[in-house]
Amino acid sequence: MKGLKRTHRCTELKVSDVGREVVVMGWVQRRRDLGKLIFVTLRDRSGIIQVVFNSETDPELHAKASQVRSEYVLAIKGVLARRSEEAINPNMETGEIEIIASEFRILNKSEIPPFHIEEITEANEVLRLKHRYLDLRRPHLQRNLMLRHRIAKIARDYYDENGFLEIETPVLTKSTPEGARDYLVPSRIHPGKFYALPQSPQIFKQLLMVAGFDRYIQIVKCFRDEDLRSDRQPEFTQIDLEMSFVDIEDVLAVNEGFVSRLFRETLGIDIPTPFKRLTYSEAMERFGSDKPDTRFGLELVDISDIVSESGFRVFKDAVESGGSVRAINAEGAGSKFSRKEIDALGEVAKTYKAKGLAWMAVEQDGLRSPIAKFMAEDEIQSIKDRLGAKPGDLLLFVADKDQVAFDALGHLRLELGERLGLIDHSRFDVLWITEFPLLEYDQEEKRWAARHHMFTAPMDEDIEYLEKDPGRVRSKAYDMVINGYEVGGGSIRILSQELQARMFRVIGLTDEQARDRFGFMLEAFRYGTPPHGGMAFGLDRLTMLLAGTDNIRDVIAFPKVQTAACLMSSAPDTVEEKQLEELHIKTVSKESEE
RNA sequence: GGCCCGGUAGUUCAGUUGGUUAGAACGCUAGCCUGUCACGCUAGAGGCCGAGGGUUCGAGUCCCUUCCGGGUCACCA
Repeated sequence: MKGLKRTHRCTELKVSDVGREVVVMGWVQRRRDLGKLIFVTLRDRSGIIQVVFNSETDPELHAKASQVRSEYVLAIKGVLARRSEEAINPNMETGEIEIIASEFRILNKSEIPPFHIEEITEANEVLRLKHRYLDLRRPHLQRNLMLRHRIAKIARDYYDENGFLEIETPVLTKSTPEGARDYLVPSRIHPGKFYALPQSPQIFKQLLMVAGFDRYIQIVKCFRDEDLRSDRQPEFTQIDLEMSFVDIEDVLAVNEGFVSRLFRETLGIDIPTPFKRLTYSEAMERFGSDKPDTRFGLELVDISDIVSESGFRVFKDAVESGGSVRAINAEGAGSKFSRKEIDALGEVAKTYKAKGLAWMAVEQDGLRSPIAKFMAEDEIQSIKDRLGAKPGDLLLFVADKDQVAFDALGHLRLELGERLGLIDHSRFDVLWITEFPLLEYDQEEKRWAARHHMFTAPMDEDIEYLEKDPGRVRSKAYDMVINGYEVGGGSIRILSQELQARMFRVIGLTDEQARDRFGFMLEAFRYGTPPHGGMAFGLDRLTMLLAGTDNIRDVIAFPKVQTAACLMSSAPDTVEEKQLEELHIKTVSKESEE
């Protein structure tokens, strides 16, 4: 640093430090050259402060300062001064003070950056991702990553105080069936064999319970080779934990403690415990989603019984074939939305497999609706009564299989909540979803599959239906949902080997396959396994919510784009032929594959 | 794999029914400027219109293909 030692970060300097000689180091945010007077705003991770160079008091220094450009790295020594009354900048944290430079060094120069480093940037995200190290200089991202650090720190502290031990699990591990697509790593020593990167440390953390560690936590990278979304990256971080000698209530309680502390210590928001709870079926019935945003109403209403004999065949047929007719009252939207806008809502519904969207706009004297002419007067009245319809309201209907009706109306509800401005974005609604179905039917594979994972315990009272009626079995699984995002989930695990074997059979896993894939786990469970369960939080999503952003890339230092590529490093990329040989791998070009 | 949106100076964008030499703002360079803080004023440099092909006398503009990016559905226990 050419003889200078930093004394403060930029915004650590306060009015009370006026008169002191200080040294700050950082990047040039802006240079304002007024001729004989130059102002430089210097930026470090804490923020910015103004430095003054005056040609009258020090012509040589002033001349040197005129050479300075944006993003140059400077060390500045000077006396902290109070600005005169007129010169105070109320929009700046350090707006009442400035440094009168007496000495400075250009520690490093900078080329002209491809985009300007500022709080709100207009630069295209591709460009910013290519130069992520520059984008990360922006206060917005600096704050997010500092927040992420705080969250991780609070997690470690909190769980440590509650008797959890941080234990690392392998990254090079074994591929297991079900779940997401694995990232595979070829073995050099074992030709033709592969490690898998963990989708989560599930099996290992359960084995740590067998080993007697009692309470485990790890902040750990997980990998899933599936397509990306604005809240999904192929490598992401979990706050992963597991506990022995517990039932659902114990797990929920300890994690409520964590989350409420998190909100208190990061945002100063009090989230009262215990958290609200909804069962899966209630969440679906009322919100059409297993991760409902409960910050606003527009709840779904079942009108199947009213329309089971309807003259409108679409409704009648849906009910007759075992589905349902469900509706939302978009209050006030009838007078706000044009025909075109209502049709656009229909397109939204179709995205989620609904065949169409029926609607009624309630008016002062009657209805505007393409379906009303098929329906009886009292039928319409019953529907209006049940939905509490008033003039100006828009009633939207989906008639289909339950799952489709839930899905379409659930998403429509979110769309409407946003469009009608019903969502209070300053609010945080935290809740648990419980009693998930244990299994779901996989249409492609034509078999039942574990909804959470295959070590999740069924609810005791439903075990008897495991073979008879798999879809009916509820599980001891739970998700934590905040503002419509699934931020975490977990379950109590199967303890009995006999039950585990039944579970494998139901999902179509032969004894041999089970032994081959997790023989080591099944063997371990024979040597005295404590009852246990746990959960995992998505650290990225938690950070996203607390940071108030809706894109996961804003809280990851070096994220990947939708094609799972890193625009900065150009990963993934080809490798040397020699590397492939060592790994016993031949690549096949796309053309010869077809 | 499907659907939708986008790609024009360094950046953000405009560019008419296809018509001469593709514009603006910011940034950049130079000069002037002692209280700026998105400083101001003056002048200047800066373009393979993502790539390839086609239609046309003529393409940034129309057509086809392709590449790159974003969103979304399938997918993600």
